[in-house]
Amino acid sequence: MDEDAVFRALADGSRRRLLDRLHARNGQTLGELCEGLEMTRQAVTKHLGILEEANLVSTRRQGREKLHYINPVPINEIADRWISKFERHALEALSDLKKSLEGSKDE
Amino acid sequence: MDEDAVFRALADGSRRRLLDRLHARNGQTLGELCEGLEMTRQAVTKHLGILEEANLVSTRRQGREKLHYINPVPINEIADRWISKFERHALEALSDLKKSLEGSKDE
DNA sequence: TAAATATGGAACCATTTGGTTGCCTATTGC
DNA sequence: GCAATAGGCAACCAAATGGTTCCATATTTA
Repeated sequence: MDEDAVFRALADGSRRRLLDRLHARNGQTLGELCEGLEMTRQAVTKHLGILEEANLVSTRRQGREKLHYINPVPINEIADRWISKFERHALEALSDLKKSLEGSKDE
Repeated sequence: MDEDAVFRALADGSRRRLLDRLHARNGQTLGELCEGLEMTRQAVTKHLGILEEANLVSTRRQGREKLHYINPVPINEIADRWISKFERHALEALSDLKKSLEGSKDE
């Protein structure tokens, strides 16, 4: 997995909203994903391309339509490998911070 | 929490590495965080500023030094509120994808 | 087959981003 | 007090980003 591609793909709110839409209903066409968005179709195409490059979305051509499917694997990998690393010591880090802030009061 | 600020802060590899460094040893000064990086101090300052705006890093001035502390709360919120939404239905979505891919073989 | 529909490609544009350099301020140690 | 150290500020720059418009291609459908 290209961690950097995934993080950068997730950095944009429009792309996260597209993932939300696919999460709500998987297998939508480009046209369906464009509905109600204040963006041209081409802008959406670009966003979907970035999501596809990051492997967050898979596609399948059906006739003249292109169906889009969310791929949760990279998100799970981010959660497992990267975020859990920080979660694991979350309380510890918080308590470190508290201690150091308390310490600063005495100075 | 400003979800967008957090995602955008995490989008850059240099910033994720800075978080890694703070995760390894909390409370480092700007100078320490610069050591061994192929970047000017000012570039690191900017990155830390972005992490601070996203509330991923807290700072504390001690004399002429500035100590940096990782704040795991926003990362946990991302994990809890956003990522878990996708994890929850991860297998389901995967099986949807499989089914649709299998379906396409017959066409 | 011709029109309508669904998508793709590429050029172009403004803004953001990640980085630099140069200089300034504040603290500390001799 | 003065030099060294730690950090801050601002201007500037190239490249990436998010968006547009215009046009082309492929598939349906009347």
